[in-house]
Amino acid sequence: MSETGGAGGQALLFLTDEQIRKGIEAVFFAYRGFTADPDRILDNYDYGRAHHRAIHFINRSPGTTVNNLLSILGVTKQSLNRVLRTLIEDGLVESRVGRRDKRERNLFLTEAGQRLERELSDAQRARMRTAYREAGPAAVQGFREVLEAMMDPELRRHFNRLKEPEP
Amino acid sequence: MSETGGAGGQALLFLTDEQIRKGIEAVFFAYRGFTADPDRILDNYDYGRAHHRAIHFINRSPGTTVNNLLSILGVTKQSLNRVLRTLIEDGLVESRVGRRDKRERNLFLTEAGQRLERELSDAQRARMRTAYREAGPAAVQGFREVLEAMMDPELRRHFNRLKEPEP
DNA sequence: TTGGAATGTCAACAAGACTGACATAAAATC
DNA sequence: GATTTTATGTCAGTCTTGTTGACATTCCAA
Repeated sequence: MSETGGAGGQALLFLTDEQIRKGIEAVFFAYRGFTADPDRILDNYDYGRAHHRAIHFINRSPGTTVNNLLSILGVTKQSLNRVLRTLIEDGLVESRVGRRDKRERNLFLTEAGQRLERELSDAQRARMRTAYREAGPAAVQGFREVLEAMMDPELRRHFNRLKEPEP
Repeated sequence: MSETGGAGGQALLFLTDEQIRKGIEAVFFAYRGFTADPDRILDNYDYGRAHHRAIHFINRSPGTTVNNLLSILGVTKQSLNRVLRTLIEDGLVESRVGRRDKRERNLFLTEAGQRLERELSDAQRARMRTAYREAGPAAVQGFREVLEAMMDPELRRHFNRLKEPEP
């Protein structure tokens, strides 16, 4: 599987193992920056990244069910439930019993929830916007293409489903 | 800070809030793919991502000190120490007293440590290589530029210091 | 109508992060 | 030479966020 040494396969016509290793480190360091600003904000509210993720995707798909959120976030329902409980108790998320199927819960952000979502995503977007501006439009296009190719197929499905906001 | 609505500032000549939001989701989903393969391998050894990170950077800078590793990984020494202790006990990492400064510990991967590093990075590189091939060389270049722009300055320093392997 | 499947909740536990306090050895400084 | 600073390691306790197991409710189909 590894392609050390000189010749190498046709797979790596344009990138050596060493260059890919640097790419891996870049992802690691960049992800730290990616989460740094929201993390600082969340500290003030005694929330963590798990809360941020829930808030983000509820905002993105208002009325989504717990099950749908689970498959997007890739955690157990028990883990998500703990996070949702605190968000509901704190009045940031509203959980309504499903109309068609009463087993389901439809999740919405309250006014307060939307405010926190705003604060978090403003900070995160500011960093991304700066990075995008530094790198330029062509780089951003390539960035998005590589990211999409890195995803597991199932997560790419979720990603593409979120691509166009619901009507 | 947020740039909703029509006009917007000159900052977003080429990207709307909505497009940046999608970029944020792309990073989230891609990072899951990025860690998925090593995570599966680590399960077999009862290790976690923390062990992977330590192994990666010790391999990258053989003889590095605990302090240097701390500033790269951005965790507390107690947290790193727990990980290092198990790796040393299990014979994957060797800790030698510093020659010039005997307070320091120089860290190295043993044969076994190098084998696990190989296994982990082979899997992770395979995914990156596939993604790079799908996206193409131009996209990869853009990918790297955006990632670097996303980093905190201090981490970017670490990143660039790692760029060229030591002589 | 009854039993299985789907959905969500509660309880207990584990990994891995954190802080704080403290110990030791070596280097640096006065 | 004595004192302070630095590098590392350790113990104890807490927090977040993941896990599994048990259970309640609801729906649906045999």
